[in-house]
Amino acid sequence: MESVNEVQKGASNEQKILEAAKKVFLRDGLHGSRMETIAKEAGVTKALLHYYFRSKEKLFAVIFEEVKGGMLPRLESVFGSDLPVFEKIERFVESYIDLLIENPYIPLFLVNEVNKDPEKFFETTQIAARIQQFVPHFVQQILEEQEKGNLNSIHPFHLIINVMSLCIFPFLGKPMFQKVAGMTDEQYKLLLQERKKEVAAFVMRAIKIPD
Amino acid sequence: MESVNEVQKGASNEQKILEAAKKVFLRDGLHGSRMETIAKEAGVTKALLHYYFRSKEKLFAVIFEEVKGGMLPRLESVFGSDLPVFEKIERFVESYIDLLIENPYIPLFLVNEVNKDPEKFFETTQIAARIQQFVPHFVQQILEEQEKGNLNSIHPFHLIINVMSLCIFPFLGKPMFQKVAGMTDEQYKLLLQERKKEVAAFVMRAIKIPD
DNA sequence: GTCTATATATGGATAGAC
DNA sequence: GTCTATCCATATATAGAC
Repeated sequence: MESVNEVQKGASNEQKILEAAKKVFLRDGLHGSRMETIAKEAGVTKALLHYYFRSKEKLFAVIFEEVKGGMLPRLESVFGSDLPVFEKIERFVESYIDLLIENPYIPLFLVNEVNKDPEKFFETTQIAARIQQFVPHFVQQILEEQEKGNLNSIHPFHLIINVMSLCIFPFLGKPMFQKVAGMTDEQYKLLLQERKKEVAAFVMRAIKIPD
Repeated sequence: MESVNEVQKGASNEQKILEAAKKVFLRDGLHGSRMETIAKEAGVTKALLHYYFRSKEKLFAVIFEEVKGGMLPRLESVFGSDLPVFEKIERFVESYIDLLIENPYIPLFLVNEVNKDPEKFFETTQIAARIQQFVPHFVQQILEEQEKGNLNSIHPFHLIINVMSLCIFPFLGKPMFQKVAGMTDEQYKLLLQERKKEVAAFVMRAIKIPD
C-alpha cells in the first residue's frame, strides 16, 4: 500500500510540497526523484510545483539548503561552547546520533551532494566558513590536553575523522550491517541507540590517558 | 578540459565500453549516468553500447556485479584465515584502506546501491551468504579473547561496525574533511595512507587489555 | 491558486546503411 | 561491428480554463 498525501491537513499547499519534496529528494536523490512523485506525495498536481518553485532544480535547491543548514546549529552549540574536549566529544556523539536516528536519510543525501559537486556544496550558507570557525579552537583544546598528558598523541584530524565516521557510517551501512547480522529494523534502531554510549566509550578508551 | 577517450588504444571496443561504464557509473550513479556520456568516454557511439549490452540496465548490472564481487576476496582472505583476532583487524584495515585508495569511488557507489535496493544488492553473488560464512567464526574468536581477558567487553557487532566505519567513511567524507582542513588531494591521500596505522592503533587501544 | 491539457526536451532504444 | 538517423517513452515545463 503506497502512502500518498500523508502530510498535515492544516498546512498550506506550499508547505505540503516542501515536505513531500524533502521526503522524496532525501530518499531518491535529485536524479532519482520525479516531480510527479512529489506532487502525489503532497496531494497536488505537478503544475503546482512549478507554480511555486518554477523548476525541479530550484525546488531541490530549497531542500538542499534547508538540510545543509539544519546540521550546523547542533555542531555549533556543542563545539562553540567552552566545554572541555572530552565533554564535547561525548555531547557531539549523543546529539548527532540522536539527530540521525530521527532523520536517517540525511547522511546518504549529504554524502551524495558533497561528492557530486563539492564547490556548490560549500559555497552557499558559508558552511565551510562556519565549521572552520570552531574547528581551530577544538584542535587547540586537543593539543592542550595532549601537553597536559591527558590525551594521547593522535593527530587532531584523525580524531575528528574517527568520531565522525563512528557516528555517521552506521546509517549509511545500515542495510548491509542489518542483513549480515540478521536484524530487524527495530533491533538495528536499538543498536544505534546503544551506540550513543558505545561510541563515546570506545573513543575515550582509545584516546584518554588515565591520571 | 574534459577527458574523452582516455582508454587504452589496444583494447577492444567492448573492453573500452566496460571501462568507460565503470568510470561513469561509479562517479555518477545509475540515474546520474548517461549512455551518451559513457559512449563519449569510450570513444564510440551510443548505438554500440546497445549492440554489446542491449540496455543501460544490463550494462549497469555487469559493472555492479564486478564491483560487488571484487570486494569479497579480500574480506575472505583475511577473515577466512585462522589468524588471531587482533591480526585480522590489523590486516583488514591495511588491506581495505589500500583497496579504497586505489578505487576511491567504490564506497559511494556501493552505499548508494545497497540503500536503493537492499534485496537486489544481496540476492546475486550470494554476497550476504559469503559474508555470513566467516562472521560467526570471527565473532566466536572475539568472545574467546574476551573470556581470556585480552579484549574488553564490547559487543562484537559494535566492534565490527566501528572498524568498517573507520576504514570506509573517510572516503565518503573526503570532500568535506578536505575542505574543512584546507588540504590538497595529495595531502588527503597521505592522510589516508597514515590511517592504515592510525586506525589499527586506535582500535587496539580501544579494545585490547594489556597483559 | 489549482487544475487539465499540451508543448518541449531529454535520453534510452532501434532500423538500416556501410 | 560500427555508424547515422530516427523513434518513442518519460519527465520537465508551460498555457490557459476555472
